Amino acid sequence: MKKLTIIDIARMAGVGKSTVSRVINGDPGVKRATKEKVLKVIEEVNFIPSRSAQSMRLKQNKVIGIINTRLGSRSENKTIKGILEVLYKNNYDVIILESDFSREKTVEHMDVLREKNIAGVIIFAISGMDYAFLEKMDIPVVMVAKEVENFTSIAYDDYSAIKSVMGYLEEEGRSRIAYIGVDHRDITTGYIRYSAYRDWCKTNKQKDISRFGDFSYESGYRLAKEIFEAERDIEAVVCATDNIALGVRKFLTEGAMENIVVTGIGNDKLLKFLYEDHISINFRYDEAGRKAARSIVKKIQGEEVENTLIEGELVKL
Amino acid sequence: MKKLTIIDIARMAGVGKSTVSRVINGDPGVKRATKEKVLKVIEEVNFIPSRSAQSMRLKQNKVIGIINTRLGSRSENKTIKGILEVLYKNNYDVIILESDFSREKTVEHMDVLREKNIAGVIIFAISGMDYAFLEKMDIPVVMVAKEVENFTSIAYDDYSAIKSVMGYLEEEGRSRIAYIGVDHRDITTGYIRYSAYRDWCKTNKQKDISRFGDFSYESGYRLAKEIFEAERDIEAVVCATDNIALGVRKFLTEGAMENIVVTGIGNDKLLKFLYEDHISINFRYDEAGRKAARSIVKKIQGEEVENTLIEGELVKL
DNA sequence: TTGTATGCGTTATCAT
DNA sequence: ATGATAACGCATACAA
Repeated sequence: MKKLTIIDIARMAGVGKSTVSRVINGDPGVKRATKEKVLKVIEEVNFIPSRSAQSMRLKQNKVIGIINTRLGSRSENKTIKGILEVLYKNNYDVIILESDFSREKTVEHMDVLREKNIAGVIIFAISGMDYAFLEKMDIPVVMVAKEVENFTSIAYDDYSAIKSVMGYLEEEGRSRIAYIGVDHRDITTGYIRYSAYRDWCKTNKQKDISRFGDFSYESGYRLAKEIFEAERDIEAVVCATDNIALGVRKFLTEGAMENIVVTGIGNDKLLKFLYEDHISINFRYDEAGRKAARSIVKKIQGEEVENTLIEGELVKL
Repeated sequence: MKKLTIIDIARMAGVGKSTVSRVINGDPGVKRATKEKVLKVIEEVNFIPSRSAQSMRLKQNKVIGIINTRLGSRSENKTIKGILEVLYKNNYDVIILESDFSREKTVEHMDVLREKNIAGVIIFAISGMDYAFLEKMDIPVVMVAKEVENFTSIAYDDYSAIKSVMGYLEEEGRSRIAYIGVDHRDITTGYIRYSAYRDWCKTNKQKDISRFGDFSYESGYRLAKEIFEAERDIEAVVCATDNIALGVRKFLTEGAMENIVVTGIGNDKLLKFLYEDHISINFRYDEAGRKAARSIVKKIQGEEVENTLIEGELVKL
């Protein structure tokens, strides 16, 4: 079965090939009747226009680049899943690149992508990264996980998330609460999440017991150890992420320290399995991914797109 | 800076555009001197031929489809990482599709891929799946994780893996050993891994204490519970995967059942972190991915490719 | 060994 | 409202 072209369709529908092209691209200047005639043939033979011919003609590829930080991050994975779902549905291809939190790699990836004449990029924003270089390339960009000035973004309401966690702990009667997060150079996961904790401490006149490291569970473990060696009677540990919380949990389990509430962010299924009493914030990463994908598609089509702030939901069992 | 074409290169190098094309495609019929001249210009201006024009001309896309079972499987993620590394280096784009262990979805995905005129497919083989339908489509296929008749495959030596685990346990003086695996309809992870256990039991005249479920940690947990309710004095639990082992571990930890060795397969970093004494088999998934990618590239180029059997390495701390 | 001419399937421009 | 035609950038059959 040979691949059909618009010429075949044109013949079969008894029209010129430009008309077929017009129908395919939704050109309004086609008479109702002809349009339906053509559409019918297209439907019947299940015709799909050649992407490479389109790309060549339009000098634009129906491909979207995704620069995420690390393949294997469970939260990013969920987001990517959402992105793919929408993008594939809109007939876009996807190139997934790992930045590994490095600015250099990000720049490199962007060069590769630009050379490929891709239609747009979704970037999982990195801490303390200067994205100014992106403004020069006139290709649509959507940022995920962080608001970046001058860019459309899908961001999480980090402050409210930690705030609601603190509120919950307060209700539960916990007041000596420690915080384990990441370096402040990471504005959102680092600085903002911590700020909410710090503000709560100030308001409630509680001691700020905090430590900062990286995103790994090893870091969570190490910092938990530091804290529990330095402080006594801690009633809860608030973590910037579920992954960090995992490390904290391990430390607490080893020391048989029970009755200490641990909270995280991300609603990681694994944590919930290992520790049923784990408290987390569900940011609906998959939905965020779908949103990001829809945004980039709109931007490519020239529509204005508003920033999105995703509210988290407390998951307490 | 406008996009260059082979015509520009031809002008700059003082040759015809077909010569440039020949140089790009490594046509042997080009005089050494001209070839170098052209290459120099290409290098200087950093010329990259238009992929869409090539695809259109060749009626073949430099795109490879990956049908994996589930985004988010830690082991498959590592494999995909390896695949991407090699494929991107060879200038292929990639379409990642999830089969979710469903035959229907796989067939669907294959249709989508075929319509896209992709160059080849890497499939993460599924238990009990009939891949006969693939033979009709004359597009190169590489199977990962399972030997499938008539297809090039990158498979893991499952039997030897479990065998070496059993050998290790024997050395450690454990003889009452339980096994938790997956349904036998999954030939490799299910049947073969179990066979190695069963054979060991026969040889060593030990009781076969086994249960079978799915790939989830929940399943591991549930089956561990079943076993420990039914049997006494178990000294070790051999699991078909690290993920299953995770569930088993949780059960054992809850029951404060110490001094029971738990083994898995996959060398999951997370398990090693949570339980330092975890024993696992490292199949080098990333390397397997790289191998799969290299194989599909070779197949596309018309080379013969041999099946690969990946040997696991016991990781005992 | 190299250059010229043609066609791949599409969209955009220009007629009609 | 629609059809004919010219690009788009490349690979290749053919000519030189």
